Amino acid sequence: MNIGDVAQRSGLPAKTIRYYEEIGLIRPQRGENGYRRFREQDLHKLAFLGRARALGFTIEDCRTLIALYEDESRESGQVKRVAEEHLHQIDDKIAQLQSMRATLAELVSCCAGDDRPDCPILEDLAQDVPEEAVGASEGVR
Amino acid sequence: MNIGDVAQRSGLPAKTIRYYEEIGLIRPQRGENGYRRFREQDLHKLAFLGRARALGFTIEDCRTLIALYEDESRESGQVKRVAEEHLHQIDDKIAQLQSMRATLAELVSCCAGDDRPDCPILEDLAQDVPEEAVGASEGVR
DNA sequence: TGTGGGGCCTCCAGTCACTGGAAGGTCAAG
DNA sequence: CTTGACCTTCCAGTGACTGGAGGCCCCACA
Repeated sequence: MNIGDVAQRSGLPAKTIRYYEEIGLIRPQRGENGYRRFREQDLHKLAFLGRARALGFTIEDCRTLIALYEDESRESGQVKRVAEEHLHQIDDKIAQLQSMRATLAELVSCCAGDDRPDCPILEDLAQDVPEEAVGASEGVR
Repeated sequence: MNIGDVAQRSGLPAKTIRYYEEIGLIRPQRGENGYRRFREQDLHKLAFLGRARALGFTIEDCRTLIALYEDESRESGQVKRVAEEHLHQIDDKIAQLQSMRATLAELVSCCAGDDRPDCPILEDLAQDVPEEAVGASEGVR
């Protein structure tokens, strides 16, 4: 199979597949013409990667997961630990977004949204910083 | 005020403040020694930026919001539109993360997490792609 | 046998919003 | 006069791609 075929069948863009080779996630063979030649097992791995990425695992997680997948003597506890760690990060992210969402929704609901200049959204953003809050805004990304 | 003072009082790292100058969000004056000299209005603007960024607005949104803030003849509808657009993007993001979370939590709960190699998480990731689903995985980032 | 078009190759640059670090100038206290 | 904190610029790296230029390769059709 050429890259176009695996792109089609895995759902990943050809560019992404080349990138995965570049960072050592896959090692397709090469034909005499220099074209990448993919076997079924390469496709399988790409599909694995596509699903792991769709679940939000980082590339480094994917590397770990594939290594575990190929390791017959793995312990499922290792896999579970990676997944749980990721789950916690997702939970943190959701919590952070929900907090933003709450504030933002409140502001939006207070804004008339008409042709007058008065706007509670801008007023909120322009508040003075309370003096004692200095240096207290860590951990926001 | 020097950059260290505004960093302290705005809660933004000095590096970030220099970056904001570089991309034209702020224009502090300069002293004879080459140091940036910040006035209260610069600090105010940085605090505005810090809060807008904490709500997840992009830098480009911030540019727009500051321009609107400084425009006496703005219409609050313009501000509201920017905020609503952003709110929708947050909602999309939350929905996407919750969907990932659901799948992942299910997989984690199915995994024994012991010293045996059998692992439903890996099994799920390694599933074959159904033939008819080819090309149907758009919109996942 | 030539030609056209699509697929493939590599390499480079850009994304977003910073962040880290090196090399060096400035300032105030002791 | 030295020390150390603070400031400066410039360059490179982050994550995970994505876009584009410039150029080969291959196959079908005339």
